[in-house]
Amino acid sequence: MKIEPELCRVEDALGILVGKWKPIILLHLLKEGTQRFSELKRSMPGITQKMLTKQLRELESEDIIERVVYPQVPPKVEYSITEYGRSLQPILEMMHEWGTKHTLHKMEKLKNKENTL
Amino acid sequence: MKIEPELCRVEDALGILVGKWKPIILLHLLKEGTQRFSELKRSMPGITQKMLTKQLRELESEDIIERVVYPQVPPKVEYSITEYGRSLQPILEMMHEWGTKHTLHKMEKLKNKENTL
DNA sequence: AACCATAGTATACAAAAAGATACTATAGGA
DNA sequence: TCCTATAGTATCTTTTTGTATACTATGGTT
Repeated sequence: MKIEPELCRVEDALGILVGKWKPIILLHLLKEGTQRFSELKRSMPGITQKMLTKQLRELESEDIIERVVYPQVPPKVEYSITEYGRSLQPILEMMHEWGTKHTLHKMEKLKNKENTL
Repeated sequence: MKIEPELCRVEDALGILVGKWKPIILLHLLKEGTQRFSELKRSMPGITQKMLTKQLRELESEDIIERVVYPQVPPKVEYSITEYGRSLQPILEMMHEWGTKHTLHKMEKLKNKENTL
């Protein structure tokens, strides 16, 4: 084990991923490449305009995504992952994999409980 | 890219790590092995009793840590990482590594800003 | 009898995150 | 002239997290 709890930087990565929609936004951009605001919104049923804007701004301010505004009417704004942002991909993949196993683990536990009743 | 945003399980892993003290608690238990409540508390200046209890209970309910009570007075309660919980270690390490780089990245950015002023 | 240590609970409060809803600007089309 | 589409803001309310502080039980020590 190499991480000294006192010098822990896990929170830095965590801080970027946390937010009810950030992983989903990143996965969409990683999968589809560049996306407009409205495309992202459509692919995330349930998110409000305000939420989407906020999460995107936060990711942008950390250089994880890039925002390009086209001076048109009606407005057109495109979002994409930066090179730097792409370095988060392995972490997302690991967490997804772990999460999948965890879901199974929980189901096992439930089944065991049922059997002892 | 393998993760389908619709089937994303990143949140499951995220949900377990999120909480102002969880990564730190896990790092302590990974580093030191079994620890009593008071030892953990002492190694995390600033955490309140209530918070520590809460975070520990949450980790316990997900099978990440184990809680053993010794029927003594004054009370003695020991916490340790479960085999299962140990599977989070690579994720923590990756996030720590990424976080360290991110801290540098941010410093670079700041330096660049200063130079353009 | 008063006090200590440990591992908590209980209660109240403050701050941060998220949600609901309404509003804005403006070129082009019916 | 009114409506549509897009990418937002502005406000207000609710929910979730976190902080502060006080309280509890009890065997042993002074």
